[in-house]
Amino acid sequence: MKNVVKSVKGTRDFYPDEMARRTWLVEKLKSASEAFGYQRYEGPCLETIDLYAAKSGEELVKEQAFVFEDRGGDPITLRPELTPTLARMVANQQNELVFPLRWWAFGPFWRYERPQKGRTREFYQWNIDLIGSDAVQADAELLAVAANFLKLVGLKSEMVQVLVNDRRLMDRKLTEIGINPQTKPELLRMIDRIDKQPADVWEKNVTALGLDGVQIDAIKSLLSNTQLWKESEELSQLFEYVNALGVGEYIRYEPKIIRGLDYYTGLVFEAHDVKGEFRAILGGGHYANLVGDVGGQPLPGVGFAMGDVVIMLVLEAYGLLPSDLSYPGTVFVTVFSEEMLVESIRLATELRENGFHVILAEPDKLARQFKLADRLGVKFALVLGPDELANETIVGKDLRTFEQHSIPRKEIGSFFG
RNA sequence: GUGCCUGUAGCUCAAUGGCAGAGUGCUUCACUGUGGAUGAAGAUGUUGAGGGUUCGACCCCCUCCAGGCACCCCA
Repeated sequence: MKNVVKSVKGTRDFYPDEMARRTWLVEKLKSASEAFGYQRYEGPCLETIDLYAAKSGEELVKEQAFVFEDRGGDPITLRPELTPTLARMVANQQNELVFPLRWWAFGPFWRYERPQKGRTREFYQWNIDLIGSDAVQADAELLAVAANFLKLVGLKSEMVQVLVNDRRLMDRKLTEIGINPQTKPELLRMIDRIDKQPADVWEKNVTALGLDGVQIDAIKSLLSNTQLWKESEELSQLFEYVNALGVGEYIRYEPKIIRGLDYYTGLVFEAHDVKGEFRAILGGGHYANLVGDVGGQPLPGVGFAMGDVVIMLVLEAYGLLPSDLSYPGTVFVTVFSEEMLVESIRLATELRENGFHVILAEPDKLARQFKLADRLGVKFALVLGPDELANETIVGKDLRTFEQHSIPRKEIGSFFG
């Protein structure tokens, strides 16, 4: 490798093939969003540090945000998440917007982390929120959007599952076990990590929080109780609704799902591949107060976020990424010889005027031109040589089937129709 | 931010202190109006970067860079 200037750590180049896959992904999540009436919005990538001030105690902003000074010396943050931006946008027009809002976005985000599989420093994220409703119905709708998206990209419920829990239920159960309120937040974080730590280490850590053996056993049985949801009226309703929404097979109760973010107050959920090979595909939940921190009237809502990295890894692992995205409808016009170049230019121009995407070759051996068309991934090629010129025909070839037809020049527009 | 692993041709990987290789891909030809195959020939490297040890370093040592695993965090 020569001394090519390096790219920034944790960033990715999207060559046309990868860009085509990202565009494909956006189309899928756009479809899933719009099927439920969600509207696209976007905020700035640059924000003041003040926007995140309310959450400045959290690691996400304090440790993981890119912060730098602009030329005037003011601190600027590359957005590490969209929720504060969304909160500001909603608060700004709180009296004019029609609630409940159904909004979605897709754009770049930055977090200063150590890159590894499924985690980069610059990534794209789909955010979708329903704001202004506390109904269980709203929670069920977001789960349905997520499940429908997974279905839309070809992921079956045997491959991926959306695991759900409710923080209110967990809070109630912890109270029953006799956990005092001060210990709960830290204990919930421990529960979130129970599968990541060796059993003895986990028990030691929980004991350090002041729990006795009886309480630890109670928590363990709590976390293995997949029927616990029956003790929650909200979750019982939720499962009824997601069944009616036709996505019941994708949604499963999992008492270990807690989520790290503090602002979730009810439903919490994560989508995972069933084999557990990858990080969470998407994650979200219900929050009681979206805009209070930025100066608006408190509003509840539910939403989730999905990064582009993990979902693409999962789709690749299951062979679900489309392979023929490079030139779906493009026609390749060969140039038989220098003498025929002008005729070929005319043909290409005529096709473009009829709405086709056309790549015009340069004069060369036909074999080389066909090889080029093949390697480009084009599906159709045209040959216009002296014989065709005399007959007023064009030879059209389907590069996938190797079928070739002579077409009257006048009917060329309908050949690919 | 912490610990560990890895880095050789476009890609996947050999070579373990002694002349940098294979497969695949690429280029050309067999084929002067046709890309999947076959055969033949050919090209491709600052062995991630810099320094050190050595007669001699892909190999051993140090620093840096990158990405992978586990933490942390989370999409």
